[in-house]
Amino acid sequence: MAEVRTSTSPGSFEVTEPAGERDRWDVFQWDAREDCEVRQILDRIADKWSLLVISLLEERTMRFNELRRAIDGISQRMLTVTLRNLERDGLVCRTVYAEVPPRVEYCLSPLGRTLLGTIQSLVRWTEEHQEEIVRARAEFDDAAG
Amino acid sequence: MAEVRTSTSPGSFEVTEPAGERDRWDVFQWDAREDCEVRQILDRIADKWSLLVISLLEERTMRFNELRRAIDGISQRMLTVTLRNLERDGLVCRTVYAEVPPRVEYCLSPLGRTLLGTIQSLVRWTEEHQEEIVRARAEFDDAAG
DNA sequence: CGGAATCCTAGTGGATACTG
DNA sequence: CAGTATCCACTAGGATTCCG
Repeated sequence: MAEVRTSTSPGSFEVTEPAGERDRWDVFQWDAREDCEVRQILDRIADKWSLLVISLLEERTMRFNELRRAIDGISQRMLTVTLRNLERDGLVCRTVYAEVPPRVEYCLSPLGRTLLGTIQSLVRWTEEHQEEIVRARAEFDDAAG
Repeated sequence: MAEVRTSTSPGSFEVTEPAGERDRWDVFQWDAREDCEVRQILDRIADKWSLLVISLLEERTMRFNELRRAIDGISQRMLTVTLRNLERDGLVCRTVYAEVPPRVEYCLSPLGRTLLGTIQSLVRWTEEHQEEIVRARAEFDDAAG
């Protein structure tokens, strides 16, 4: 086990967690211990393709090619990789039916469901504020020449 | 201007927006028009460094090196790039004080503030569920050999 | 159908050094 | 202090081909 840091957590202003016996890390610290899992996880969840996949799986189970078609522009490789990672992280369940032709279905795990609200609000925010951002960009760009 | 698609949006199951006169796109479609802004924006917001920066700027304005120290492990280059992008997107405000030595402060814009809740819930989720995910990974990995 | 494997390129991002 | 600039390793990710 990595030794317990005496919590000089630089980022969070006195979050005051009882420094003893923590196996949990905040996203602002980084060192080599366990390959910095928290950051990895944040990176995985905050991934464009992951967000879209999870978002789509809200209402129902979907098949591979169904997801592929639903997410316009995703390559087969990236969908494969994304789904695999989400499955590994326990966010998505994969079910293979022993049929010919093969059928594979993906759905959200209970853990995945706990993320759903947040993710959808992120996606919704993006859709709702796109014009503002495009406008801000234009303004910034021509101010800077 | 890109012509308005007649909305064969494949991803969203009948979101039923009044197809006429929309300048807004959903994140599931993709084609060349305007370099696919929505996706770009989603990608920017759902970026590890962006999330951390915005999260930190919740309570107060911060200076460059202050942010640098707060986000353990971020390179100076990435902080520069991230801040620049966030500023360009109108999410963060940059204020330069004409002093020696120079002082530059960053804070959230009103638009940035509308994102804050969502982002923090994402960050919090990550911190809270890290053990579960680490466990899921271990399980997956040794099931697969 | 649902992938896995290979190849290959554009971009990400760290390290380092220099500047106003 | 708050950057910019350069170099460079690494990898993300598209295109293509093959497989059970």
